[in-house]
Amino acid sequence: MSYEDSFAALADPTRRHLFEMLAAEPMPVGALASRLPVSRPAVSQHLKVLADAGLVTVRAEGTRRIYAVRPQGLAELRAWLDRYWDEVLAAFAAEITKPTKGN
Amino acid sequence: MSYEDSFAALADPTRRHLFEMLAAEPMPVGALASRLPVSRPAVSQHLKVLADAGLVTVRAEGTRRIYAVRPQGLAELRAWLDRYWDEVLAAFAAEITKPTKGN
DNA sequence: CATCTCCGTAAGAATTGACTTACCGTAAGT
DNA sequence: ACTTACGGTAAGTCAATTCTTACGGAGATG
Repeated sequence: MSYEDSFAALADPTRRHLFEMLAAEPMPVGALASRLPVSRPAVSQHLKVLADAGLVTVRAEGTRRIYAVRPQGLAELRAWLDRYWDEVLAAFAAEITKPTKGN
Repeated sequence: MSYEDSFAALADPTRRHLFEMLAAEPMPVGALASRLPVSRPAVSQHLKVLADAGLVTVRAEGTRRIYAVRPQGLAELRAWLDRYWDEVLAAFAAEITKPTKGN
């Protein structure tokens, strides 16, 4: 439930794919699994990781579990990125301005 | 050298720490290693991953290797995030507008 | 040239991660 | 109540990560 977990969660290609599918449209587990080359239990496990990271949410609908993206999860990632974006630019600017350390 | 590798690279806490240190100021390997609870070779290996992901660059200075952040690396991450940011918000909006799928 | 510092690479051990099959519970339909 | 559809959890396997120690090479210093 923090940006750290979000990085780890989205590091896996299958989980990124899941997230991207859910970003297009909320879906139950079966629909997600049918579009991926892995078993349904594997999808369940990946969804758990995404949910623990706060990137997706679940909603029960009959026997189905509809997963959907959670904007706040991405927002945390954005926050981290913005936090370091300025620093990175500044560090880079300083680097090209004085190429040798001692100058 | 793509956003996929960037996610994988920043998924590791030690590598994130390295990146954050370099965002504050370019540094040689030894300086980085002395501030982390892992051996210097481990730091070298992590830096290789970050470099392969395009998140940092190296510059030789005598026997030292000065590592520095590479803005373009972060930019790729930003691009992915922005790409899905709108989708996520739209999917979320649709989700709260019509709570049951068939509506 | 001898030596010291700095750092990348190799090799191997230990941990973590992703996947599979098997199984169980819950909801809906007949 | 029986059966079928849906999906989470458990256990085990195999590959990928992460770390360590040992080593080697390239640059600075006497």
